[in-house]
Amino acid sequence: MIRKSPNEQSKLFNKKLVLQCIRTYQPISRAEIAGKLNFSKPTVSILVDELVQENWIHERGIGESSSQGGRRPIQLYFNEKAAYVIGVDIGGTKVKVAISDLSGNIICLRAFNTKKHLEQLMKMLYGEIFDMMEQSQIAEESVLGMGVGVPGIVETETGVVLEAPSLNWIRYPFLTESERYFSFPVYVDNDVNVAVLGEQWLGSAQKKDNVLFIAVGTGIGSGIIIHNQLYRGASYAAGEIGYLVTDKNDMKKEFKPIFHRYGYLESVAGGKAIGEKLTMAIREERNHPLYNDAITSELTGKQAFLLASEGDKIALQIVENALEHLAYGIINAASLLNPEVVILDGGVMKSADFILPRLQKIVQPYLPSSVGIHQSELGENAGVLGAISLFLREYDSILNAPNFC
Amino acid sequence: MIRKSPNEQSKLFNKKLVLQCIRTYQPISRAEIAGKLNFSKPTVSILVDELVQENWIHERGIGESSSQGGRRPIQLYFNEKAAYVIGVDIGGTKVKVAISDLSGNIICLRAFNTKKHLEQLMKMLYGEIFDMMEQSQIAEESVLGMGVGVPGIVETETGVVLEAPSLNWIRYPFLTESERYFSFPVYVDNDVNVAVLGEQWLGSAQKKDNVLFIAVGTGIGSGIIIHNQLYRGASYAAGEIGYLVTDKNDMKKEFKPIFHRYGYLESVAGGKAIGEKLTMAIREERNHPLYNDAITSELTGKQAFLLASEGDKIALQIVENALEHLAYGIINAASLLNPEVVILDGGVMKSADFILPRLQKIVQPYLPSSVGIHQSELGENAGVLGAISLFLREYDSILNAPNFC
DNA sequence: CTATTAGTTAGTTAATTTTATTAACTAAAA
DNA sequence: TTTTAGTTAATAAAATTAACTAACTAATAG
Repeated sequence: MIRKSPNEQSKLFNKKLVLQCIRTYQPISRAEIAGKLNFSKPTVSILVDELVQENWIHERGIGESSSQGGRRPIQLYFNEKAAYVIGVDIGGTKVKVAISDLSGNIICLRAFNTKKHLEQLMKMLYGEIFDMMEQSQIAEESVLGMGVGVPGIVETETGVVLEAPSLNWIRYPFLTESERYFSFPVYVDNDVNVAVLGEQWLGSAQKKDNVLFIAVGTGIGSGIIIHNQLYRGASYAAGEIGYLVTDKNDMKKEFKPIFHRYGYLESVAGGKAIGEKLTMAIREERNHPLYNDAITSELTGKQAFLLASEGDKIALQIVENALEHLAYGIINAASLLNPEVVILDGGVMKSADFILPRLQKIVQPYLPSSVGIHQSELGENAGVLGAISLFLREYDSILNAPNFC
Repeated sequence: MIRKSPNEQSKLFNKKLVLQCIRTYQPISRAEIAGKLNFSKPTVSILVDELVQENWIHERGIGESSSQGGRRPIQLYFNEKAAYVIGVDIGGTKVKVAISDLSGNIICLRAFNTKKHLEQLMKMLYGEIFDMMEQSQIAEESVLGMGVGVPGIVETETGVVLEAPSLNWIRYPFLTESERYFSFPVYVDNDVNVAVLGEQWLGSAQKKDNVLFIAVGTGIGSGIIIHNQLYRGASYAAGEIGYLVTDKNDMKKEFKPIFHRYGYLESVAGGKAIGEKLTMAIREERNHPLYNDAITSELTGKQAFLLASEGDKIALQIVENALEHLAYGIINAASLLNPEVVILDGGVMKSADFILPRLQKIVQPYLPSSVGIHQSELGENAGVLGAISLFLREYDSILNAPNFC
């Protein structure tokens, strides 16, 4: 007769705790784990032995005994090569794909053009990924799954992308589509949410339970971690910091709220808006060195910040106005959320040296001194690493994987 | 939470689940519980029998069998009179104390003047509570504990009130003091946090996991529930909606941020500010019916809204400006937090019929249609009920109580 | 300086306790 | 007779305690 254990999840739960403990405190001994988790020594021994059997951890070497003597401890290490995870960062211009080990070390990285393969995106993704796996000699069985960041609103429970303007997706059933190609589990979320998870895993927000991540790109978006959990909002609309109103009178004059998916703050401080304003301004200045560029095409937010930091007066004025709005946006958001850190990221942050001090000067008097404002640390690979982090989070524990040894 | 299978915690955990199940779905049978919780029938029977023994639940009557026959189920009911909880709402003018059963039915209610007993507040509280217990014939053993709401910043882990201007408390060790008088556990928190818990328990936010509660009184404060958990912030400063900046230019002209514990939004839309503005305005209008009152003393925010709803032009102008700021404050907060409901409360909400439609008109175009804006439902007893809810939450489960039967 | 011994810590083994399960029952209805 | 509610008895699994072995330090006697 098959009998269910008296609490199926219970042992697995404790095993996960032991693994988590080894992962964070490695190298660590069985005795130390027992102390930290308040488990008995035999329990730890059994769980550790199973974890070793399953190849999630390794015994390697022995530590020093304390000054008072005693048997020397056996060092346990997490086996970061026990399995691999795939991270995908779908952007408006390019799609980045990475395979990493369980510690976020990137094994293989590729990118392809979004627009060129938009019609066959999932197929292209499939091809690239299996090519990468072959190239890196990673077997399909050792791939736990995949995390994906998408520039739009994602219904995470169903994996449907409700809206992603830059990809022309409306109600695109990402998960259903991906299941036609991939046998491993896949998780999708908004790109900013993915980014803040990445920052908390490997970047500026490590060990922080309450994080506000602001991305200033074309528009302005934010990702919120509260109580160590991603907060997506009641209808996937939390963190719409681009919708903040920092000057209601100016807003009533200049802004039409009928625009869907475009808020006031982005209309005055978003990269696109800054670029447009700069373009317009320079078109009226025949002597400006960029006059011709401005006539032929639009200038970008990035260029505006670059010019400003070089001392260009027109750019400086536009940029400082935008920064002031952004600063009050941060003040508003931080007043409500009281995070431990505010992390800034996005295209315009290339000029962080110019931006951060100016923001800080305005923001500082209004916030508790404990709130730090920092730049994103992950840089280029933030997107894919965040996607990998999303997978690891949602998957809850690598221990859910079928044993593969 | 650590669950070790064959030790105390695991069984207790399951027992709590069963009790919770009965509490929410009563009347309910053993068989139904087994189905809902995916427990075996014997397990449920054992846990239920223990709960009956311990007097937390009752067997009462038998239900109907299904149309296909079968033995009729024994109905189980939660015993809301199994224990009692004390709620205390400390306000600037009066302290309200209530004893309620486990369902929030108030058994006994009293109030006393805050200022008069401020020096001996804890002693006074002690006297009143034990008098109430005697009067209601409630034994000390059946009192689980006490929840307290305080108008100030509270370090909830230690129970120290960091700052409560209206009580002249600075770093007042509430919990340490209370332990000198009360043998049962006590939990303290900020009054707005307490209020939102109350609303979620018995008011407008029942069954909502993400709630924004805004109290417009002298100042403006808010309480935030996210993922069904109170969010206090990294340094107990979350929800400072009174600090929002809704008009940065006006702010730079009119407002000095050096003021501690007083924000821009309260300075333009708080009850005190509205009262002051109205007073000033009427002092310049010799013919106004309230001219003499305004000369001799300050008018209040409540009065301003009353006058405005009666059509007084001066009041109307002041109040509508304030409401506009408040509306943009709500827009900002809701854009970031994307709550399921926004609940408004506080002194000025006496004129809710006047206020709500006006707010809604401004706010609606900017928020997802799913976000409802409602008035607080608990009214007079919101404070004490919230405090009781705080206790029941923090205490996690009434099952932690020592058995008393 | 070496050998012995006492004390300390790491980890294992064996017996036991607790919990929840399955299988098989009784009870009571259509 | 069939169906559902609830109980009883036997059993499996997880984690415990107690007692062990293993391996070390440090003190001390010779």
